Amino acid sequence: MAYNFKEIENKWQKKWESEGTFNASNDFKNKKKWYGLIEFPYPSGQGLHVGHPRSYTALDVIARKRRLQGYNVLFPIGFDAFGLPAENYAIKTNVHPKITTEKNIAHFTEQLKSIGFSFDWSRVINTTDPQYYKWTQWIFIQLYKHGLAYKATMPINFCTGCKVGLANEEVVNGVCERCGSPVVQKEKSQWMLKITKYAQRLVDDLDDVDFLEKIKTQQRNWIGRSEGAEVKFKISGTDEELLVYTTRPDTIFGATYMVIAPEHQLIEKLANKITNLEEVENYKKQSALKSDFERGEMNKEKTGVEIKGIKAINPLTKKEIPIWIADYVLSSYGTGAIMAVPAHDTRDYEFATKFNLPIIQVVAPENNSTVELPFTDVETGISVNSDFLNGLHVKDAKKKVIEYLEENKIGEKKVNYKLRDWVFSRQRYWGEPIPMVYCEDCGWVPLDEKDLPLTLPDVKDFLPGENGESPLARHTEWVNTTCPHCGKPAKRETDTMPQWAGSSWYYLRYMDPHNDKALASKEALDYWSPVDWYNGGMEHTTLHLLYSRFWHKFLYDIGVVPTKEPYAKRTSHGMILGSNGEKMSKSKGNVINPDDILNEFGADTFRVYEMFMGPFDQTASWSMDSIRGCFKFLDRVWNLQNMLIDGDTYRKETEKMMNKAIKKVSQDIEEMKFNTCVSTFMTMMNEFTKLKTINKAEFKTFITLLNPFAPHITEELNEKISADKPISSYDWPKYDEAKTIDDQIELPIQINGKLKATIMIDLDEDESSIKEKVHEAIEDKIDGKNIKKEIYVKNKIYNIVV
RNA sequence: GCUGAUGUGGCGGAACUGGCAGACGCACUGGACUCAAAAUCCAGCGGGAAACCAUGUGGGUUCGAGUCCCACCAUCAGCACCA
Repeated sequence: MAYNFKEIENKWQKKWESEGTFNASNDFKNKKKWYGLIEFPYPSGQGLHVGHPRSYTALDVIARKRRLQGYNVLFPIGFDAFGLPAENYAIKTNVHPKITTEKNIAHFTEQLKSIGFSFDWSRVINTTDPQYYKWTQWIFIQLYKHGLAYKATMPINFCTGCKVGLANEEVVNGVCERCGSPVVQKEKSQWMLKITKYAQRLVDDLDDVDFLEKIKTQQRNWIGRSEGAEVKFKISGTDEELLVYTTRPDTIFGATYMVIAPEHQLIEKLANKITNLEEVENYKKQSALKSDFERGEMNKEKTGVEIKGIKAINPLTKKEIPIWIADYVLSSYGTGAIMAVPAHDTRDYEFATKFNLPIIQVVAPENNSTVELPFTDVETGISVNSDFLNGLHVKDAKKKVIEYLEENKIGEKKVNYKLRDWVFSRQRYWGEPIPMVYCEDCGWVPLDEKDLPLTLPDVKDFLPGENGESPLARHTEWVNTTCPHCGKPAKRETDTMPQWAGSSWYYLRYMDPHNDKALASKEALDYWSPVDWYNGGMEHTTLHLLYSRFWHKFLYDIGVVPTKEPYAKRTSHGMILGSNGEKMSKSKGNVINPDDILNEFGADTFRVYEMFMGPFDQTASWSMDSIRGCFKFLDRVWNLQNMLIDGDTYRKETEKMMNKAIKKVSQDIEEMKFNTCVSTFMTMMNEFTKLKTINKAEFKTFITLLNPFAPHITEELNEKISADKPISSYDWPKYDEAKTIDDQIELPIQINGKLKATIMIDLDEDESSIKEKVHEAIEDKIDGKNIKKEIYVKNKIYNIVV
């Protein structure tokens, strides 16, 4: 009887679907809940990538284990279907994105079902469904009402390829994250979300969640909190002051010049005092021509111009110091101006050296030795040449100088963040319409909530406007409306939301996906929140993960959700590369189509291989040879039924092995060490093969442990050995700690740390009797050398030093 | 440059709080079955004749280091003039 995976997998998939086996429909069961979440896919035209199932199988394994452990499990799936590929495809072929999306979702659904994931298919959501985006729009209106959404005209990142504004997070090395076209700065009126208001809490609350440390680090770095001070420098001979931000107020005695960003307004204010205005204006113009990327590229060679005719006064040394304009100072961070301390800042040092500006050392190492400048170490630094700060460590000097600044009203403590507000407008068609109306009299007015959803009009042309305005702007019959406030003629916002909108709250919708009164009922939110385990890619750490934490915190503040954080635990998976170690792409011809794998080897082999291929959180290359090995393993599992004998307890010769295996698999699943789980199954398999027999108790335990990884073959085998209940109704196997410990140990004996022999001892055998055995075993290896020392580590090792 | 990760046979990778390096799989070699091949099964498989040598390199701590410390090198990912 050969292993006919096609038949088996078909049979069980149909059965699970018709019975609704994995519906977590009894929401408020008096049972412990577990909510596992994977990042829902964008249904692209290419279909499922072999990378998707890596994450999905992992959480499916955990979800299936949780069910066997008696939890009420929610493990949902949906589609994040707004986005540019469907729209670009529409521009090319004139097929409406809605049609493409529907088709792609159908294809994805079929593929996902054929891998046997235990998703609750009764809760599928789709971000492009008006019944879904109704609530995305509703959240936007709440943000607006609470002053967290605002319209601002400001230079934005504009992708020349997609003809669309981008958030900072979407610009990579000066090009568009999506299409790779250059990004330029463009003045545009945009909807913005005030994520910066939550910066502190987004940092602080990381302490309360169980995210991988690297994820926390990346979020912290992205938010970029820094503590320092704002200090006012008087401009001599005027009433003007120049405000700077510094994280090193302790070095203020070493501030020998100032630098302002090219965009700084000081120039206009003091234009009549500046004696080289033309030169300064020229410099401004030049840097305005450079994109942010070019400015960054130039960062090896610093440029700048001294602003002549005005001087600043260092408030502590009282000395006049020059003011420069240079584009290494950014207008968008801090106050757009700095005090330069060349002795203790690498950039200032470079600049000062190039333009021959004075460098005064004000911090020295603890032992007061001479060091090469710039000396930027804050750990060992001690203030020198700094009047009342002399002799203080950097940390104490900071504190003291801030006290002084505050007392004399020339500065104050200040915290800054690198995080910027979120640009929320996109000038594209295929996104959620922003539910706002502009009225000449009332300004921006949100739609009445009862008029939601504001549906996307059915249009035929999707091309963005020449000046980068949304395609919706051409549809005047949709644009022209009346003001929800005063009733006069008004115009709709024609920008749409970014792709990140729908995914910022989707995990809430799964809890109660068909609710038309609220985004989810309070009862459902209370029962299912928070997500217990969320797995996804590292590439979403600073985008999706941060955005959704922000929205969640806002919803918490307005009393919609019961928890401060959306996700209790976050892990990430590594990418899957082609067999040549490169990213899979059509042009490289190294794409593996999941359908082919399913056809040739079946879903169980596919799942086992994805878990076996390497450490879960690391990149792995696809290998056709290795997947054959996994198929061979399952084929051997199938043949186990021929070795079956009676017996409903473990035999003496398998008891240790079984208990150890249950322990290992149970623990390794929790730590996502799926590869070692699979090798444990293989080791078990080898043991049974050696014995040439397996009894019923062993068989049942074995297939139950393997079930989360290979659900189809194990259910089939279970049915064959006469069980009247499916594995999905079993309990997760338990082990007896005492039975995982060997009572005989092979003790290694080392001489000078090198292995020379091994002996068998009993567990916890008396040391003196061991010593005797050891000496007997190594007598000839010592040949007369003096034994200096003997070390016995109980039940571990015996080392002799000669 | 900064931050984080990784480095172990021909390959993917194991190794609990320092305690027999190379589990498990792939590839390979030999054997069984077969007219033959594939599949399957059995056995072997880091290097070296051996003493010994081997976990990116060089030092160190220790009875003992893949694991800890110091200094490097390489690769990958993220950030990049954030004061």
